[in-house]
Amino acid sequence: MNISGAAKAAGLPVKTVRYYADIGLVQPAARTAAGYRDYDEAAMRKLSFVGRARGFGFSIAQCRELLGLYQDEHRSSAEVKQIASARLEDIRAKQRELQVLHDELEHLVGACCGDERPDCPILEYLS
Amino acid sequence: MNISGAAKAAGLPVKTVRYYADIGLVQPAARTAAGYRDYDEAAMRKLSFVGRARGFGFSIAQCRELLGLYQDEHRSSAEVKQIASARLEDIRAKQRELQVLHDELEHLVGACCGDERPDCPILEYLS
DNA sequence: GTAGGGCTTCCCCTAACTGGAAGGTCAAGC
DNA sequence: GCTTGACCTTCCAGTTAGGGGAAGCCCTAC
Repeated sequence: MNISGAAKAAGLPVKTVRYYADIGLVQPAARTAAGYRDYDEAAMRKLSFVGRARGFGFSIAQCRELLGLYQDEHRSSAEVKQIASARLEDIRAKQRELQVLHDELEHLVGACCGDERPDCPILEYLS
Repeated sequence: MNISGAAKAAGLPVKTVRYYADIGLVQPAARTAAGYRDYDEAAMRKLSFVGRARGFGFSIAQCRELLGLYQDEHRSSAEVKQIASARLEDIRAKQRELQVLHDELEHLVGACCGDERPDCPILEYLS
């Protein structure tokens, strides 16, 4: 399978697949005589795996770890769970942060008339 | 006031203040004979303003707009409100996205034993 | 006069791609 | 056999919002 086929199957842009190959995250199985990247089934499974992991917001480094564990028959689920838990805690931290911002900003936006006059509690708060 | 004084007063790193000057967001009032940036009261108010706006997650471009409105006596509060509402909607969109990820990932993490065995629903889901 | 700190510019680095240019390749149609 | 258009390759530059650090000038205190 050439790169566009692999990209389509994984639901990723071609540029991204090429990038993953460049950084050694998911290498094509081979190159054709013309130098085209050639993806086999295993490589395409890895691509899809990484695509889904990225969808969860795992960093490239975490994806690399997860992919390593995915291919390691002697892995322990504890290792996987630890990475996923770290990501979960990141998400929760971000949620708390956004909640604070949301509440403050919602309050300010609600207090601003939004008419043609210059007076604005949002600007007052920022100044 | 030199750059470190201005930075301290605004609660920003010196590098950030220099960066804001470089991109023309907040210029120092003058340069000393030796070429040092010199911040007056107005420039420092702008620095603090931008610092707070950035704290709300407004982009540099939005900060530029807000700063323009802040200094425009003929502004309408509607313009400010529109920018703030856009940011608020961004926050809400991010919150919705994170909520979905959180719930899915929490479910998967909860389902993973996290022991020394290789079986793992997280990896299964990703594959 | 010199030591230490602060200031300057300049360049490279980050994450994870994205866009584009220049050039080689492949398959279809004539 | 040739052309055309789509596809592939590498390489370079840009994105956000700065951070790190080097080389060199400046200012103040002792």
